[in-house]
Amino acid sequence: MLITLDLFSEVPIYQQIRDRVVEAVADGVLREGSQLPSTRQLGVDLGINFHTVNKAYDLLRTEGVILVNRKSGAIVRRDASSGPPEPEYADEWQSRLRTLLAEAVVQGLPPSEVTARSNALLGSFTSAS
Amino acid sequence: MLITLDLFSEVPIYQQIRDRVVEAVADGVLREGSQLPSTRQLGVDLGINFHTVNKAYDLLRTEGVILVNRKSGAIVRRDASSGPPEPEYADEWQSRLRTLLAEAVVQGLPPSEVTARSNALLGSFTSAS
DNA sequence: CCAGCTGTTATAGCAATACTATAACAGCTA
DNA sequence: TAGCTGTTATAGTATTGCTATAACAGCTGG
Repeated sequence: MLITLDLFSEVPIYQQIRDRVVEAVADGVLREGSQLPSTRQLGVDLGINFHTVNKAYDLLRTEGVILVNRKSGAIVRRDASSGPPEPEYADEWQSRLRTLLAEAVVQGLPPSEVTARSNALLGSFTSAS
Repeated sequence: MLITLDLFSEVPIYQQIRDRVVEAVADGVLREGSQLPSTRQLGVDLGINFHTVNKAYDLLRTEGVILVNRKSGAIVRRDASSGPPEPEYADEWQSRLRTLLAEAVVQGLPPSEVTARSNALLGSFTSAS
């Protein structure tokens, strides 16, 4: 798990951390039970305040991706194999996908290429498990 | 073109307007040359300040989706048929797709269903043209 | 037991963002 | 001329993102 930040991005730092962790779990680099660095440690590593890391972890906990104890620290809770999501989640997620796909199509990306890229990404997930 | 806002959403209003317009173009509801309402008119219709609409239009113009003249107002410039995007755009877009797909997989949405939903959405675009 | 780590909470400050509001100017059009 | 349009400026408010400092509680290794 190596996280690289883009401090010039418009995407908030805590969101970038959250995104990288989610991707790492999808990739299988992080699995159920995997230990994440402490907020203070990761803050030092990334050169940012530990409160910002805390916010990212808080977001991940809210999403059910990780579990945070005073005892065990932050560990991965959710996996691709953890069971199906709430139906309401799928709907909300799909509306975000719809916006993203619409953008690509409007920008002229051929639907066939959209499908190809999507399949390539999906294939790269959890194939390392 | 009917735009509905969610004033309680965490997504900024101007972003919601931008998203709905992009989706409308992808759907074929708005085509190349289609006229968009004036910023003041849409502001009244949506019950918001016209500067917020202006910001959304500005974003759409920056993205190359619409064209804004003092003379003709805002009209759709870009279509699914307007030609291929910059290669750099495709890469940046793919990284956003990657994050979104990773999230779905982590939340337990089966990859097969992800593909199905993606194909359904793509199929709904521009099929009305 | 003590030192050092951890998570958690509180408080504060600063810069930037989102939205609203009012105003004014310029150009097109009926 | 009147009324629409886009454009620009300025300003105020609330919220967000990030940083900073501090303090407390619980776990753990010496």
